[in-house]
Amino acid sequence: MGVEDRFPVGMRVLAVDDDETCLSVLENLLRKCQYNVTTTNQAIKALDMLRKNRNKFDLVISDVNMPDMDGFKLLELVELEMDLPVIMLSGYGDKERVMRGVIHGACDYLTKPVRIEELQNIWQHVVRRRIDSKDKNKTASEGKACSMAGKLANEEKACYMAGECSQAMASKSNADQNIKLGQKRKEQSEDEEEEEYDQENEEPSNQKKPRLVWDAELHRKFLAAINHLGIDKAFPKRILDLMNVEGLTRENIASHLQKYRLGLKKSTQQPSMVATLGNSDPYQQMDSIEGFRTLSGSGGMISTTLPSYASGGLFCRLNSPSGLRGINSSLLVQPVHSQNIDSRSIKTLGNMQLSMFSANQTSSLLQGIPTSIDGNSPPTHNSGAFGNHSSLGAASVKTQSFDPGICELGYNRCNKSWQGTTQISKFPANTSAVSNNDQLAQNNLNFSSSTFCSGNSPVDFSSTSVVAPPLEDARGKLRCQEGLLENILLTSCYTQHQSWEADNRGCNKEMSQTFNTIKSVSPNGDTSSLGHSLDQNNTVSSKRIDVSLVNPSVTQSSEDEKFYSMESIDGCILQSMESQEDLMQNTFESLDDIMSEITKQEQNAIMLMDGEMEFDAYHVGSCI
DNA sequence: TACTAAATAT
DNA sequence: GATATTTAGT
Repeated sequence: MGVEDRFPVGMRVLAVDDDETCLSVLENLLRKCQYNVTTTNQAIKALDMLRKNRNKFDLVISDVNMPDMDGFKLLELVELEMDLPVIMLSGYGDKERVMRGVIHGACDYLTKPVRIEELQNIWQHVVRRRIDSKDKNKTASEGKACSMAGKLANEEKACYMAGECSQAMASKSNADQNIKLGQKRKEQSEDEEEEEYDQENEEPSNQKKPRLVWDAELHRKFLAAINHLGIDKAFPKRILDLMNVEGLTRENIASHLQKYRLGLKKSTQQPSMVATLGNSDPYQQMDSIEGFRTLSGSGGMISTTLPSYASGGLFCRLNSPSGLRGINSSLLVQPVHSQNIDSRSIKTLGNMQLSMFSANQTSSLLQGIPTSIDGNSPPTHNSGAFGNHSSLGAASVKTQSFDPGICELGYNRCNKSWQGTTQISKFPANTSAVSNNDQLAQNNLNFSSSTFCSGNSPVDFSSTSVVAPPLEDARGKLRCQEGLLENILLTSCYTQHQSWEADNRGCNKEMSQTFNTIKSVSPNGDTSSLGHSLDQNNTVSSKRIDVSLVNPSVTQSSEDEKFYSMESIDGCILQSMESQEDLMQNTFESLDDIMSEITKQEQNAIMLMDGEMEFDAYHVGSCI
């Protein structure tokens, strides 16, 4: 595995502890272990060091209780950004804390005083991590390693939770493909067992192709290609050319295209369900989701179970980020305009009202999308139950972050990463900072979503089933419970892959009871350090937020852009519709019709767009 | 050769 | 059951 001969001698360890004494002791111990030790007494500094010196550290060992940043927070960020093994250190070793550490992704949890014996073996985490990451990129030909990683991952189940673990396991099974071949092939194998065996060993090319996982990024490219070519002219080969992804084959694309088309087909066939809210494309939804978590009860991707309803449509979107900067709403909408979607539709688009549907409401998802557009909706920000929030800034292009907070309660699990791209982060949004109509206005389109989260009006998640009922069907009992969301935090628990499936029911259960966990994002129980930093850096007036902390990945991808508008965040407000039902109904007479209309336009709109943005635009349409 | 639908596999 | 690969027909 490419480990130096002298490993772990010289292993680069970053030790973080606000207590100088402890830090010093720790440093000494680590040095005794012959590690290359770097120390800092501030978590923020540690993070900074890690960011600036990527690949300069092999492992992080951090105290839990630190004034500037909670150790768990640090852990989380490191996990997300660096994928480095992190060992938590604390004077308290109670089960709860340890569990919290583990859930946050700590690969180990040591209690003070730390013994050198414990430190002598911490290098194993580095090795393990390397194996795991290697495994991720693995192909079938590297089956042995996969298998190994699988085992390791298994051991670290608690640490990696579903995500990586399942990945590893999947790879493992890939390696095991000795498998049953189809009937014909089966017969053949029975007759020519040895021969086949030999062939496998001698001609790896005969082996089955490693299973390709269409992660968000890949799918995004796929969609971009389709958008570029136009759905009618999007053939595998051309898509392949456009995507320009190494290792990707035409067959892969053909297969994916097949699925994609099926999805579209379904959308068309079930306009009320799927088309209405958007396309059936899970990945797209994912993209749109980006930035916020979708509370999804369904195993794995929301899309899987609920193709179109998914998050995208139901949740407001956070504006996310990096790629979007400079891309204003109008850009996103323009394609739609050009399609002459009637005003009603546009209105719909304009308002991304997050509505919560009762679990029983399976028929009309959209009911209650209050709309107002283009200045028709005055910035009634904080005035009354319905604050006006700009939302829908845009569907962001890349999945940036999620807040594990929600799942965190009750030890729910969230996948740590989605194919390495999806991340979890926190987005405490201060309601007051939410409204951002002016900015949107500049874009000619006021994407405002009415929400009644503003001011002191708490959003009541209780009685109303919150998250897409359609989603919910069999599995997801996603109900938000009472909780005062003074700060509208967009929380969407981004679930992904089947890997999550196993746990997700339990998670759902938990979620149903803890939707109000927004506040509990922080391990400390306060609104989280992030929240504080938001408060400090994000003046309401500026409507900008320093996301360096909030969304590390953003910082990562575009370091120059520390700030970006938060307009979307605000927009993501979950709203209980039941209480507003009447209002909504009055607002729309036939939302379904509108949605159908939009859906029809959707396809056309796609063609008009170019690049990723368009893609997003597509999304916008679909999410309505 | 390339596309797609259907069959298989995981 | 969903998703990906492989096969087979065009």
